[in-house]
Amino acid sequence: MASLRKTDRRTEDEAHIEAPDLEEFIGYNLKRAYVIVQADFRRALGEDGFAPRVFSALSLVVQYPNVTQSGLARMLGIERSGLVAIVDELEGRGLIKRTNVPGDRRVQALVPTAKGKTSYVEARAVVRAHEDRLLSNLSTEEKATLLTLLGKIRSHED
Amino acid sequence: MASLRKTDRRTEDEAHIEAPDLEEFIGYNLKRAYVIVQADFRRALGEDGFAPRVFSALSLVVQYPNVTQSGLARMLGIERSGLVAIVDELEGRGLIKRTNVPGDRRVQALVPTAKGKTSYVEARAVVRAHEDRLLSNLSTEEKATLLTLLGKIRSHED
DNA sequence: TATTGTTATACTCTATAACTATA
DNA sequence: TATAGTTATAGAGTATAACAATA
Repeated sequence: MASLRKTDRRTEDEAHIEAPDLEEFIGYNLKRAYVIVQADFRRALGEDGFAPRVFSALSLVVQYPNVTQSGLARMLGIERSGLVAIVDELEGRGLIKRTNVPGDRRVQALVPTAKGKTSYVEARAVVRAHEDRLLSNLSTEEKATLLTLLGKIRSHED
Repeated sequence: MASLRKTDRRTEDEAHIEAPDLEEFIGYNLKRAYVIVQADFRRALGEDGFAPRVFSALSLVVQYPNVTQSGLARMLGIERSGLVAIVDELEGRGLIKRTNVPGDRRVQALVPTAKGKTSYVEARAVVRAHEDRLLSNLSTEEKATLLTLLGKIRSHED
């Protein structure tokens, strides 16, 4: 990806533009930053590693065992129809199980397997290493500030 | 979108989890924040309004007239094949024109039309209003800090 | 040989709508 | 009537590979 700051032969006559309008927009900067982080995430997790959303789903199943699919979809902010493929993948890999809930036969509670728990802990270490490396030009305080500010945007969730 | 902090009937026994692992990850928070901002962007621009990437492309053509498609793709961080549909849309709406460049007949320089320039200025006002409204719980200083921190992540571009 | 714009194609992510089995 | 999980389907957005025209 090329920086907007680079000079293009045909735009030299526009060199007086200090910073393009786009750079002032939070949304544009969020998108560009997210593209970098998720690409590095995929690189770090490898060819057969978890996609970001699969990692997120596994994380929540491990930490909220017996969560329902609808509940998980709500937590992730996606439709429950979109969760089926994710749960299929995790179950196919033997990392979680769909289990029946006594008292409500509509529900499939999701529980991590032993393998799922260890896989998650391993993957979490890889993800932490990826973020530590990629964001090494941010101080601990800056990272905390970034989380706080993103949290303010996320306060609009629901 | 439901907050992770909300209690689910089946996860009440996990209430001792202070904050899910996911919340510590910059990537996850970036994604969630971006989803909110881009959804509000689309709502603000309306049914027939610009999609974010189309707005971005128009912005750059207005500010860098005579930019080539390859140059624009580089600036936006996407493949030049992906730019064709965007330029088609903008040209179809009469907002930009593909023009021949004397001296290199491979190149299509992109220039905004008069309508394109005024449409851009109008859209930019709508986008600014959308961000001002959506991010009104962030101070001017916090917004500047956020841009700075996102810029540090974006320093990995290229 | 390399580059520009283009097409064809495929893949990921996500949403909507409708179905079924339960409640 | 409403809800949980599922399926079918479609639409963005993006990437890769190949091609013709031109450099």
